[in-house]
Amino acid sequence: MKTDQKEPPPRRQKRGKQRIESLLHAAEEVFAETGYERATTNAIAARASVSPGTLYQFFPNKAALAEALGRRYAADLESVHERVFHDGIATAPLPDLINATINPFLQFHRRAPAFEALFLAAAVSPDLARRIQFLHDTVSSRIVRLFRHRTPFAKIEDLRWAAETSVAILRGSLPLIMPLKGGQRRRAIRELKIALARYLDPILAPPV
Amino acid sequence: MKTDQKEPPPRRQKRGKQRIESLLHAAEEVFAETGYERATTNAIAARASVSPGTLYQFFPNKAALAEALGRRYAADLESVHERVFHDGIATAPLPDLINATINPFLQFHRRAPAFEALFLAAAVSPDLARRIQFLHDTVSSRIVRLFRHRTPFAKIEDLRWAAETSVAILRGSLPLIMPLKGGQRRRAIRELKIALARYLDPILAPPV
Amino acid sequence: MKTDQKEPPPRRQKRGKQRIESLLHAAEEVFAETGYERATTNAIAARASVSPGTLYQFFPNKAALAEALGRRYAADLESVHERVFHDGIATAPLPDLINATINPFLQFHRRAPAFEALFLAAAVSPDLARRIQFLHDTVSSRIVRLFRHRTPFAKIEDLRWAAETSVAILRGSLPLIMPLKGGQRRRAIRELKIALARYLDPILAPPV
Amino acid sequence: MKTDQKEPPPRRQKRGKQRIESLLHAAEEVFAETGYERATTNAIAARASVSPGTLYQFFPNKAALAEALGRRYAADLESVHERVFHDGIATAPLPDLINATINPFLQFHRRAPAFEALFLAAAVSPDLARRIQFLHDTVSSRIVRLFRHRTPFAKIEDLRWAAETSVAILRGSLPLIMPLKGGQRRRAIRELKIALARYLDPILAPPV
DNA sequence: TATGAATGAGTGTTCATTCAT
DNA sequence: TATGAATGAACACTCATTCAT
Repeated sequence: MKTDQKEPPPRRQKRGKQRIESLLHAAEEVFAETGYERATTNAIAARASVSPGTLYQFFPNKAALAEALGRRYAADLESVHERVFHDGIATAPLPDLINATINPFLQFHRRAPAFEALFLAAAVSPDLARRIQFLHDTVSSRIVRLFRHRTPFAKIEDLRWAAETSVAILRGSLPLIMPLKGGQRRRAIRELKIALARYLDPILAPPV
Repeated sequence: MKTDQKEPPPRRQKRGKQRIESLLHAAEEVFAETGYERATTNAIAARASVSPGTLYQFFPNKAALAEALGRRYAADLESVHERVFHDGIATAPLPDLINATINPFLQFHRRAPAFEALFLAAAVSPDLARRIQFLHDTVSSRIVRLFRHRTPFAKIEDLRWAAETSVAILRGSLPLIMPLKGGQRRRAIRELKIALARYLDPILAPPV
Repeated sequence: MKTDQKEPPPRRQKRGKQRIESLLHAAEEVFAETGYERATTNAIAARASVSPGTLYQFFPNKAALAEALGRRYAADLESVHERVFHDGIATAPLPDLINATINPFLQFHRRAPAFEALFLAAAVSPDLARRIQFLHDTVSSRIVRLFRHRTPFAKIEDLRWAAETSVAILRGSLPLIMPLKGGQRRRAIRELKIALARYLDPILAPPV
Repeated sequence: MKTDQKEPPPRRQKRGKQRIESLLHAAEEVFAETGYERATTNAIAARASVSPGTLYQFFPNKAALAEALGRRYAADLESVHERVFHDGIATAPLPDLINATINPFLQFHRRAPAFEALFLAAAVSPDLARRIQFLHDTVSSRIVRLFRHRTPFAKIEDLRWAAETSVAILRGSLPLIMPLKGGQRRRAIRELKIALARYLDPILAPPV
């Protein structure tokens, strides 16, 4: 029994998963290269070495590709922050905290090359906005929670502004950092971390 | 040939200027509302109460509208910085410097609602990239010059990184600040200025 | 004054009318030849010697072409019946009544070659159904009114059934008659009229 | 070559027959519901709980399904008429003849829900026309033969026109009758039979 | 010079049909 | 033989751009 009978044949399902994977990968590349609007579904299908019909067997339309990528990015971010948040990092010295937070974040953005493209498209087309907003809120509130571990008596509103501003600083640095390589990249990252450290130090420093 | 044409009669020229003005204004609105890609030239022409044909009499294509807007934004930014730069502000206390720099900048972004849309589109489609890069370089090098007045002995590379990072921080804060009003906006701006002040203080502080 | 100033320039409007006319004519031909579903909008545009874009300047989609044709057919039918109904024909001998009714009807169907195609498509896609139903109801109730002039004391339900059945007989005869020419066509029409005369005679005959 | 293949094993053949049966049944339903053009082969296969590939193992294309259904309908009609024709009905009073003819016909149309859809599609797309024409000719010539039994001295051409017209009347009445139920249906059928009786009476009545 | 109707290449999407498994 | 994922030509429709008026 269990040869290849009824229900969802595991072989097929696996093929489907692979197709979805390769389609999302192709979409990610094309979105990252040309932006959401300029990306064509046929180009995405071709990039995945697949016919347009196949693409539409797994995604009902172009927006669904973006949705799926966005959802995946959100989940990835979640897990990044989950990992970062635990491990007792909350009480580490601020530079360590920043390293432990920013590095996975930058790695994430390397893994998520279409994140900005989707984010920008969302800024324009309200379709993706909810998903992205949720994503942002998730990130932001995680940071607030992180901050509260360090300064449990700070006003939560102050921490929220600090979190939002930290995210803004990171977000603004991404277009600076991402295209760079090697030493230039390292330098840009160092500046980002310095800026965050100096900004957050008075806020998160233990009250003596 | 065709060089000996008379200069166009000044009346016409004026009408043309007005047309260009109203077209750019329309384009600015539409780009800001829908983003560069989703904006249609017909919508822009309609917003300017003009036929599509007329639009193409002044701009050879959609990209040219963005380019002209970008050029204008660059000039505006130039003049902002020119004003900021002179008034002897270079030697003022850092918070004053930041106020004197950031405030006109934020005012500029209020005046330039399509700036982000064009900037983002440029991040995605390489068409606008050159223009935007020029714009960015202009801003950046102005800031470097500003910094040099304060710390003439600092390594220019350090100042350049500080300028780039400062711009990044501002850029990242814009999407946070621009949609806000009243007290929230003021608070977000305050955080931005604090972040910049704390970041730049050690760099620009006179070396005792 | 009144050269080509504001408002709706009559020249343009006339061109628009002509385009709509030629597009509807093309659509009529293509629908009649291939049926609604198989007809392509590009084929209709080409038949009208026009680009697809032009078609869509006047009709928002394929269904709108069918709608417009259907509406036109309905209006034509209305006017046919209006003409038939007056003129005191109601009291003429039955064969004359049938001639006066059926002939304009058959002429209409010659003028409306896509009527059947649209009717069939409507039977399938519920989009056109309302329009067609209205059309049918209009025709049917006109006939009932016609009948009532002759037999004012008959039960209206009987007249309604007679009208429906007469329409059914005509409708069923159309696919027989329409492809025929010359003597064959005349013979087929004669049989239709005989059938109607014999069916209606006992119903509409004056009660002595 | 390839002629000396063994007859397919009877088991297989039986399975094939069942498949064909269920596919035709599914096609019939789907054609009747959505019309020929809008019906998709995937929908038909799904309705038959079979994969699209299996469908194409038994029918080379969509048209073949319609053709097979049409052939089946033709055969059914044949048998109906065969039954009707023999039982000595040819000499019965006209109303009985009509009952004996029309009733099985109406039952047939209940059994053949896709008949109209195929017929209509054929009226539009020439693909099915041959099949339908054959079908129609079969029916028509049966009726002519039936008529000849009653009036052997009538001109055959007259009988052919009477048969064609009778078929037209029935065909036109079907869209009226088929959607109705109960008393309304019975009334519509009564009107149809009255119309046919009155039309045919002078043609088929024994010449005194 | 201004108009806006016209163009037509290009996009997202469907579905009859094929073929590797 | 059955499967159903994959194909790709074809369709409805859009919009940057042109050009007759």
